[in-house]
Formats: sequence, C-alpha cells, structure tokens
Amino acid sequence: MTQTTAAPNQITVTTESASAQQAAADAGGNAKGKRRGAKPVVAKQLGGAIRQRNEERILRAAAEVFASAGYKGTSVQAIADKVELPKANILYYFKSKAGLYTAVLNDILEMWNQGFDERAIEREPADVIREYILAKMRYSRTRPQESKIFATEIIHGAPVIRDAIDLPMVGWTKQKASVIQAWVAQGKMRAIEPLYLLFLIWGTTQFYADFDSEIAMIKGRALSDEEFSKAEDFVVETVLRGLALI
Amino acid sequence: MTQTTAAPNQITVTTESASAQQAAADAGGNAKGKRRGAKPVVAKQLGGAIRQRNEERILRAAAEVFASAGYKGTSVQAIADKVELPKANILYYFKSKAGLYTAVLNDILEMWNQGFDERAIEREPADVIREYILAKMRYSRTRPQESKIFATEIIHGAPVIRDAIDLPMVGWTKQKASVIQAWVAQGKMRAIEPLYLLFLIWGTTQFYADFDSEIAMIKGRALSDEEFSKAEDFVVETVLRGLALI
DNA sequence: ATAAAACACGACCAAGTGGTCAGGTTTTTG
DNA sequence: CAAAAACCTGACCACTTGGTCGTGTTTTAT
Repeated sequence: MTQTTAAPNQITVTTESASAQQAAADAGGNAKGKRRGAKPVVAKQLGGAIRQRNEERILRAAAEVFASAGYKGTSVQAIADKVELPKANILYYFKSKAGLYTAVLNDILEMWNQGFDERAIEREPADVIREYILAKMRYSRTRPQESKIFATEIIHGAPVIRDAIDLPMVGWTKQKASVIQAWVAQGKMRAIEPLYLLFLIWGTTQFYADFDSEIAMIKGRALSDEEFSKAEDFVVETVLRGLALI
Repeated sequence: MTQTTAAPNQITVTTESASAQQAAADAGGNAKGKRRGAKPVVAKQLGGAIRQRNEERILRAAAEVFASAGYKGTSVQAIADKVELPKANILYYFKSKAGLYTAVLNDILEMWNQGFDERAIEREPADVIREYILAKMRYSRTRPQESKIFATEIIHGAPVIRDAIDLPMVGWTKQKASVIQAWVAQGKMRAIEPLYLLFLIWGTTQFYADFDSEIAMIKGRALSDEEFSKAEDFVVETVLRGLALI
C-alpha cells in the first residue's frame, strides 16, 4: 500500500497510481450503476466505509488462497469461506475472479520495486548491495505469500500481469543495472555483467520464500529468526566477497 | 532415466526403482485386466511396443502443458490435443490425471539428485562446487519445463510428491551438507553453514529456468548460448570467491 | 423521516471438467 | 488362422466452477 522509495525516473506511474486505481475501479463491483444514466455522479471517492473494509479483508484472504493453491486451484468459494462471506458477496466487490487476482497482483507489484535508493550511484557499492539483499530477504521472510504468487505468475509466463509489468520491470532493471555498470566503470568493483548479479540475488532471496516448504522438509521445521538472520549474513557476505567488495 | 551418482547411504530406493516403477504401474491403464482372474499371468514386462511409444509421447506432451499451465490449469483434453489422441485414449494409458502428473514428476525426480560425486570429500571443494553449479545450470537450461513443474509443486507445498520426496530429499541434502561441513572442518574453505550455500546455488540456478519469461521481458529476448555461458561463469566465480576458494 | 444508494445473499445456470463404459478394431500369441 | 489380449474412441455422466439475478436489508444523504 505504501509507496516505498521508488526510482524517480521510472514509469512507475503505469503501475502505481494509474493501474492500481484502475484495477480497483474495474475490480470493484456495482457494474449496475452504469446501466441507467450513471446516477451516482462521477464517484464519491469510490467506496464507502464498509466497502473499503471488506475489500481489504477479501484481498487478504484471496492472497492466502492464491498463494497456496494457485490461480486455477483457487475457487471463489474457498476465498468466501476464509473471509466468512457468501460467495455472491465477494463477487459483488470484485466483479470476477480474474479481477480479484489482478487486484492482488497489483498490491504486490506496488511493493516489488524496492530499488537502490536515489543516491546509490554515489554511495559505496558494498553498502547499497548489502541493503538491497537485506531488503529482498526481508520481503521473502515477511511476505512469502506475495512472493509465491508472483513467482507462480512468472513461471507460467505472466499471463495476467504481462502488460502491467512489462515496461516498468524493464525500467527498474535497467536502472539498477546502470548503477552497477557505473561502479564497474569507476573501478569500484570487479567487472561483471550487472544482470547476472541481479539474477543471483533475486533467485537466492526468492528461494527462501518460495521453497519454504522444502526448507521445512529438510530441516524438519521452519527456519527460526536467528537462522534466517544467519542466512541473511551468509548471502550478504558471500555476494560481497564474490564481487571482491570485502 | 539413468541413475546418477547417488548417495550410497540413502533411501533413494523409495524414489528410484520402487516408486518410478510403481508409478508406471498404477499410472498404467488396463485396470480391467484385474477384473477376471488376472489372466495375463503376472506381467510380461509391462507394456507392449505401442504402449511404450504412446506413454512416452503422452508424458512429453503432459510435461509441456503442466509446466506452462500448472496442474489445475491443465486439462486432460489439452494434453490430448497436443499429442493428437482422443482424451479417452490418454486416460486408457494413465488411469487418471493425477496418475499422469505423478508419472511426470517421477521422471523429474529421477534427474533431480545430481549430487557431488562419490569421492567429493577427497577432492578440491572448488572443483566439486564448480561442477555442481554447472550441472544445475545446465539442467535449468536444457530442462526448464521440468524445473518449473518442480518449482510450482514445491511452492504449493508439494501436495503430490511430498511423500515420494520427503525422505530422499532430506537424505541427499544431508549428504551434501556433510561433505561441505567436512571441508570446513579441514579448513579447506571459510566457515559457513552448508545449507545456506546450497540454497544460494539452488535458488540462483533455478531462477534461470523458472524466470526465463522474466529474463526475456528484460532483455527483449531469451539468453543466447554465449550469454548463458557467461552467466554460468559469473555464478561459479562469484560463489567460489564468496567462499574464499579463489 | 424518507428516498436512494450501497450492501447482502440464496437460488440458480451454463460451461467445462475428470472419468467411465460399451463396443469396436488391431495386434499378438499359440 | 483363430482366439485372446491389447488398443482405440464416441458418447455419456456426475460434479465443480464462475458468474448472474432478484429480492431483501442496511446505510447514507437530504
């Protein structure tokens, strides 16, 4: 919900203000309003108090179910059961299952672009990269559901968010890559292809969220906070050494 | 298909010989045979020539569809269309969609346990780890479908393969971890928690398979062979440096 | 207070699904 | 060259699913 740092020079607009709002709009029910002369004027802020509360609850429940069962594996009824509302009611707020899924994904995308901060390029690579890895690791830890939904979506070729994410994603990535490239040019780190570094970080951090069940299998239980913290340290140290920054 | 190295002290049996065969058995149709006195004696090697050929084609098509649409998102009809056989026919060979999926997964699991070779512990960590990373990277490159099916399955909590994979997986991992542990004890590499190293390798290599569509988005096209080879080098070098092995 | 909007929801339906089955044709076996 | 096994498949069915609708209730605005 809250817009984090955000690259200033990005087309984030497409994803944030624009598409988030728009998603809320076409996800929001009450299609009937349109039938006759659209009486309710334009839109008095879209959504009464009740609506807002319920949409939030539904979204939360939906994320849970989508994460654990996948899009196709999720039935609207299952979500309804979880929020304890009749199915018809949730279809009243989100006019289709697809609309609900899109809304969930938009919420996720808002959080996805945790970038290097604006002054990254002037700072020490080691510091920026450390912070970036930690941010990603923490996201995996605190939002495994969202991470899973995102991963599943991408694995299946991003059928739903393709258009919403395509351009912005390219932008975010290019920006990060160019910062890294600059560091290399300045001789601040060993010569590497920035993209592959990003992939290594994304892959590793994503693993902790997406494969938590595998980790639990292996360890016999989930990672404790201390263990996770150790894992964070390991990733940071290994990457920094790997880049010859330590 | 070919059993690679394999940890000698593992219950791999459960997954390989046993469950692969067994899956073929209960996946294989002809349940009717059982109705009357089970005439066809015991089993003359299970499967005529036609059967073998068709099962293979179906399996291949199924893997494709499962990978791109997920288990729930896959309809038997879709697989049928792809192999150009009537739906009933594919249900004749694999008595249920679940059976087919299990069969596909078993094929995958057979290839999954690419381990350190038997003499790993006596070899140089750098060599073993390099080979391991390259093996995983190549698997991601040549078998992205299988990788995706596996990932999706794990993300959703491994509902299907849980039992088949649980113990073996723990075994494989423990074995690899103990080798790394030994290296650390011998002072051959810096002190790390072996598990976190494995996670980093798994996550990174998996990323190249599972997120190929994202990579394509970013680059505007898929990675070329040369680029992929550069990526391999980057991962190897970064990890080895990260472990202070270079 | 009262009208209008927003909210709630049981009942229902069309479409798609996995799976069965009966009766056919082809292949293998003796 | 039969008989038996293996293979093939259109038709069918039970069931789940997303989505609609009509109607009733609550909230909000005036």
